[in-house]
Amino acid sequence: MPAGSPEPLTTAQQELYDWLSEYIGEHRHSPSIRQMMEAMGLRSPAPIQSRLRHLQQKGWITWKEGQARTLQLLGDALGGGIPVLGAVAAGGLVETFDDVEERLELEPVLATRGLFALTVNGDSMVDAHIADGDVVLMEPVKEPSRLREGTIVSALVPGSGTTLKHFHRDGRQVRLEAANPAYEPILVDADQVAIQGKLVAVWRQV
Amino acid sequence: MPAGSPEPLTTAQQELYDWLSEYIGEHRHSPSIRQMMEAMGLRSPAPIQSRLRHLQQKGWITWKEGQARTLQLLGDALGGGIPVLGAVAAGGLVETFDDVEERLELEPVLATRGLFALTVNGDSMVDAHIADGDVVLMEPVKEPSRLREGTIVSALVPGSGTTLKHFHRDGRQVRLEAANPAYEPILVDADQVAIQGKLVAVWRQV
DNA sequence: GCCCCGGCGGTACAAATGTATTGACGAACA
DNA sequence: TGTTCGTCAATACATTTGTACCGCCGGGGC
Repeated sequence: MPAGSPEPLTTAQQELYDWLSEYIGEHRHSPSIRQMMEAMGLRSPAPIQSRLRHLQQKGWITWKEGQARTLQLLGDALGGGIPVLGAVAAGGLVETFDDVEERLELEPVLATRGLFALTVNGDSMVDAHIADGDVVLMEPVKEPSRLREGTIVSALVPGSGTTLKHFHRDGRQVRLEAANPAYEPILVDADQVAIQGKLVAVWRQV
Repeated sequence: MPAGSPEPLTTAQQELYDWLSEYIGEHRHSPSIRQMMEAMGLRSPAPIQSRLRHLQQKGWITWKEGQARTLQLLGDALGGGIPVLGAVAAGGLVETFDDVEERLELEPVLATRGLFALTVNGDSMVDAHIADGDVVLMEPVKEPSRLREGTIVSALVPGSGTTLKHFHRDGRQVRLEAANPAYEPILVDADQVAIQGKLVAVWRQV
């Protein structure tokens, strides 16, 4: 249940909220009131209206009046990103922790067309804080000529397979550098490497 | 600019798609056809219908017939996870890269109730590959007594604020250790600390 | 007992909304 | 030149859908 929602719910309200959460999570859009009605086993929209009104008053949901299927859940990852509650600091000090300062939006990244992921094996990128077992989200690169210096890319080098490296230009050649001094840079002709994608995000699930 | 979408779009179609992408990103639900109409500066719904039909045929969007505001953009990530195409390896070697081996599902994590996020400041967790600026996804902890040794938690320590540390028990005390030898462990009575959440995932967007 | 609130059923209605149809215009192309 | 295709206008229509209103019921607190 959403943090920062002190208002308790009745069982009927909770039931509806749970179902909404599940439905939206699965379909990625709000159901209509009559759909909720059926799901709750009711025969009239009035009870749903009532529950929705209460859920809204208590700060659990919101919607745009008069517009169909615009209901949104408040307070958790679904329907609005993840609330970023503050910052945990270095030595130990921190900023406040009370209100929601912003929301982490994963959607825009996840909606990238052609997005793919790679599992990282080994420690060639540890200095870039990419560890063994991490999953890197990559966006396909169509025009390697437009890549910025230092971008982390996955590249297919003949004879070496696919690697995750920093991308650099070196005249007519391409230099691929690991983020770990233990590994030597790779130098190859630009037309010998296939840049498959560039790093968009790192995901590490524990 | 999605890759893996051979079907090119006309400028009008592209315009609509871009606007849809922006609108949905901002409002988190699809607009109605008439809203699209206005946004495109048109005076009739027909052109929109036409564009939508084409966008659908070309595999860019989808919606539920007859249902309002159920349009969705088709990104690989949405609806089915992100394809994990392989593994990029340490020294440079890699495994195959052809078929989709599995799919990365973020949804289950994002659906965690009460999930919240914290921005990481500083380098106290660098040895755990959590860098300055990373966002950590935390799951609220209700029963600290069930925490496993070594779990990374955010804890509120009186006088020190909130920190991100490894959790350890030390008799009746709790030991919070940074993943950086430069920082000293914190030792406090169990009832002096409030464990706010445990680390579920790390997100770093570039 | 009385009152209030939350829940339910039933009904009604206007607005929002998806969809179909017809006709016209211009660009691309054979 | 004629055909095709994407685009736009205008209109019409059936549903979908949010919302309002009325009455009834049961539990909890006074």
